[in-house]
Amino acid sequence: MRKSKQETAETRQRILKEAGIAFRRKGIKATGIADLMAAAGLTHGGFYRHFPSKEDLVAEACATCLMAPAMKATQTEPDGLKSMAGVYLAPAHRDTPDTGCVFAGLGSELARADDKTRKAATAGFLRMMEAAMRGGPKATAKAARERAMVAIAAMVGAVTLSRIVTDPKLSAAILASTRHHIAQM
Amino acid sequence: MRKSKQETAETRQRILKEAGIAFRRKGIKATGIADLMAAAGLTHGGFYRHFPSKEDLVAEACATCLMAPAMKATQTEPDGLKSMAGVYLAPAHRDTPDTGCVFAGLGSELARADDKTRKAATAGFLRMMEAAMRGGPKATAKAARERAMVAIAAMVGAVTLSRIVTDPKLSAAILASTRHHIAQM
DNA sequence: GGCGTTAGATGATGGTCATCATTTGTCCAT
DNA sequence: ATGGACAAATGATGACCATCATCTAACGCC
Repeated sequence: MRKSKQETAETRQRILKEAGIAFRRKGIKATGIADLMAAAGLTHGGFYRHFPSKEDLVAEACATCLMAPAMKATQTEPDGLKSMAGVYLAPAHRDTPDTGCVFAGLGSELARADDKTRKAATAGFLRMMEAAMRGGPKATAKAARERAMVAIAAMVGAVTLSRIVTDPKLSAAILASTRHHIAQM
Repeated sequence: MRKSKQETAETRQRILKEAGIAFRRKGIKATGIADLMAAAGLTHGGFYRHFPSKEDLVAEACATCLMAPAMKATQTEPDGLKSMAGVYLAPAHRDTPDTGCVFAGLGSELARADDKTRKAATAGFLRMMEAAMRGGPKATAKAARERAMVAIAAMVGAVTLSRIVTDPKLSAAILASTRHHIAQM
């Protein structure tokens, strides 16, 4: 039953990866330990060899899964924020919560999470801010910070709302309006 | 044990009210039927005389609890959106999720809810849009709609993020920046 | 090559959950 | 006033949950 050191490390990463997917797909509370161990190809028993508790896994998964594809897009184009918005506010992001941004996918659950998780999420938010602030129009540091902060809030809210709303046209309009508005900021 | 028609109706309203509070405070999944029946001064057994299932209660509670105090503020001042933003983006709203906006308090859980609930939430969103569009700067109908849509998305995202973040200064800055930005829209 | 360590499996624990069956006692139409 | 309707209480149901105890067999150091 025992695995080599390398395999153990790989298993840990696999649990982490599947946790990120499952949490974002079904919610943190709705995802059981057995569920995601099965997704990682294991049974529930081995979980506590890798993580002291579910809460710890949540915190670590949040710290790991924050670097969404939207972050990478900011490294190539001149204005970090605009290129981020292009990816973040796309229907493709709305329709794939399980690989998308944790703030849009787990926002209201994170607000109730324990301190460790919220600290990890805060660090992720600051990293997201930095990525959004790369390049962009000339402005004071304070103005650039505020621009990034407001735009990220708008993006998170827009994707969340676009997932709630049942009218497809309205859902698309929320994303498009927010994208156009950020382009003018 | 039986109650009069009027008392029965009052009981139903009480369950609905306590459900709205409990869901926003602890989350939908984390709130049990027994919890909120106790909050309404009853035991769990009587629940199914009033609602066919928990899901139906969620949908109805969403339809009822959407009219936040922020909606009322829009009826007195000239620009509906700006007065809404003043109330919505206040620290007081961030710190009282159980009476606050459902989109900020339950956003990511609503995105996974059944169709009936999401339809109710959509209707609430449209009502919120209408309230935000009262008054405001001269513009085409389309521009006014987009202004309201983007601002609401920003408000929902800002309050959600301000509740997640552990740094109090950062939390306040998210709210303040978003408020200032909407004031200039 | 042998043995202590340990990853992972099995199964149990005590808890919670939504939902339903049954009972109780009051309301309300007759 | 009387009997059926019915709101609410009690308690059971079966399903799930996080966590732990125990077992097992493979790893990796001596």
